Amino acid sequence: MTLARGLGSAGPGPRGDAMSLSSELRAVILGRIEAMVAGGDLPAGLDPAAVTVEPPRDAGHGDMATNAAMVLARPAGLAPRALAEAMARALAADPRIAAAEVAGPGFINLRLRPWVWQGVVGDVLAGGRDWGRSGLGAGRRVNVEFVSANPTGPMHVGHARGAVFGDALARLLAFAGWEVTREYYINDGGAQVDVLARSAYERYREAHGLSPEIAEGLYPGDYLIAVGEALVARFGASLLDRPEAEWLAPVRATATAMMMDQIREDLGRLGVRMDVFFSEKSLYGTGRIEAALARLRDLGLLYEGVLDPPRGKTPEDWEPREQTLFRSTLHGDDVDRPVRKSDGGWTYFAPDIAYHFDKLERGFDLLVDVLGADHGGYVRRLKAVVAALSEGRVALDVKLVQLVRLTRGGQPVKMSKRAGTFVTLREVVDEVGPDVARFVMLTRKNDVALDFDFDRVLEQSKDNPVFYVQYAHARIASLLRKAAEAGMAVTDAALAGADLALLDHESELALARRLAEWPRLVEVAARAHEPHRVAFYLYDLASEFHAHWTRGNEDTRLRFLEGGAIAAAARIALARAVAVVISAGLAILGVTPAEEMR
RNA sequence: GACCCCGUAGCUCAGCAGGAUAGAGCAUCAGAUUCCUAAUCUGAGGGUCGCGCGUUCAAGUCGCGCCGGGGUCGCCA
Repeated sequence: MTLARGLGSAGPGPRGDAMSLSSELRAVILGRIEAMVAGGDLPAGLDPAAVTVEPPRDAGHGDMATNAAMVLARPAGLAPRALAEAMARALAADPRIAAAEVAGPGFINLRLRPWVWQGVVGDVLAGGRDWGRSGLGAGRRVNVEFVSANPTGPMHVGHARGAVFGDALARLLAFAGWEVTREYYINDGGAQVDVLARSAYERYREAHGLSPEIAEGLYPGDYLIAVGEALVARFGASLLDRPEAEWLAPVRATATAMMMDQIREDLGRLGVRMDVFFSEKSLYGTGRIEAALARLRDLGLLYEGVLDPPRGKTPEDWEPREQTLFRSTLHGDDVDRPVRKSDGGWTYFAPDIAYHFDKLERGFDLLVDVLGADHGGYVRRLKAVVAALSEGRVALDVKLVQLVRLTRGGQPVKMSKRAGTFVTLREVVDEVGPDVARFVMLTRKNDVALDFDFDRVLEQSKDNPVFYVQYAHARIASLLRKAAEAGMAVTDAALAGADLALLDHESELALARRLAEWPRLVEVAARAHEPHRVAFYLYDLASEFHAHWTRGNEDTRLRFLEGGAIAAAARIALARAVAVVISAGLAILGVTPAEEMR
């Protein structure tokens, strides 16, 4: 087969980069513009930044559309349609372009030759799961901080969503060329781990046969019984009847370590692995908070002052107080923020400043914090910290993750308050499995609430996007098994050698066009920090495939295994390409592709 | 009172650096199976994109102001 590698004419880059068709055509268009400038048909100095090339919403408008003439017409002092006509004539000379037509207010609609789409199939088979990797990140370093659940108990479903989102975002950014560090901030330095220690101490007493006194404010959860037993195993009776000052630190250390072990294990079951666990405690008594604040002071952003009371609803016990304040208002915050409590201790915000300072010192080019939506009020001040300490060089993107509403058969799942626990992450993963849990949690944008129905997510029907996408992949796997049984060579290398020009049916080309969207989708999703886009794309791709499959019922030409070995090889190559992209997409979501449905 | 998020078909939600006649699933109705998995597919009906101004050649998308829902609001993390 002498099919030109349409998209891959430049070949996959050293890191497997495959330029998206859109950006390749955009380059062609910019080239034409330059040529027109050189030829005096356009004035120099035009800014092409706003020129886009994208598949039109309406397929009837062609394969690709560009707004180039419309955005350049005014600065060039030309009529949009006239400019579009001239550009269309120039573009029609490109070998990939079958037709360039002007439409509407000045769009140029491009129709591409079939071999471009057929070439995509070959490119996918050559690139494998790396096809669609982007150089967008250009090797820059991004830190994605997520989960960061307090080590005071088991993780619940809300944490699961943050974990899945953060992990998928990390995978997406890596696929888009970023060097990614996944990080978990352990809140082990504040009062809440002291509460954990006191709660665990009661369980320790209980393990010695004494009756525990779970006072108001302590954690009542049964999960601390095991911690009590572990404390006995480790310290025997040596901590009994001793003052808190003696046992607090060792009990706290044991309890938090055990909680973190559990958290790590739960994350592991979800398929989430962290690169760094950063201890808040490590910031105290080490001069690191002081260093970060000193930096702020050097920048003139720290001062002693008195805040105005919150307007509207003034707390009863509010009284003016001089505090150490961070002038966050200079970096977009509404009010300046205190870093020291009236008792002289640090506010929660102080270690956060030090923590983000530490991230900056580690040289990241971009920071992402994934937080629960209830932390929305902290976004401004965190951004202010990063803007101030990096002096505007590093951006912080805060992704807020909304809550998960658990239901079963449409009825809300009751939380077990008596045991002091919510529905845990582990319970969810044990019941539905990591793949289902992950996929479902990525079928919504991060900032909208998610309904998670235990019955629905396990349903094997098209109502369930997890199943629907998996089924498409499994159908293709089944196809390849059958082809292999029939003696066909079904390795990607063998399939890439098929005569792809035989894929000339509109239904086949439509599938290939959908595949061609993948590299661009990766970039769009990565740029927006929105992994859910991948899930929606996979659904669309699966839908296209299922539709194509069913067309084979009426049109036998479309059946993958019929029509002779040569034609079958081309069609199986197409199917395999679909499977490759599905599995690449699922890999970003952290979901294992299914080889068969059961 | 201030700030953040949300408001798109009866329901649940997409809508990609603003782009052409706003999409999908569910639900409703009508169809497709001697044939690679019908666990699927095809078609129909269904919309003042919460409301109003503004910016733009072009606004669901950007800005401002309202309305409705949720969240947060100095010494808790």
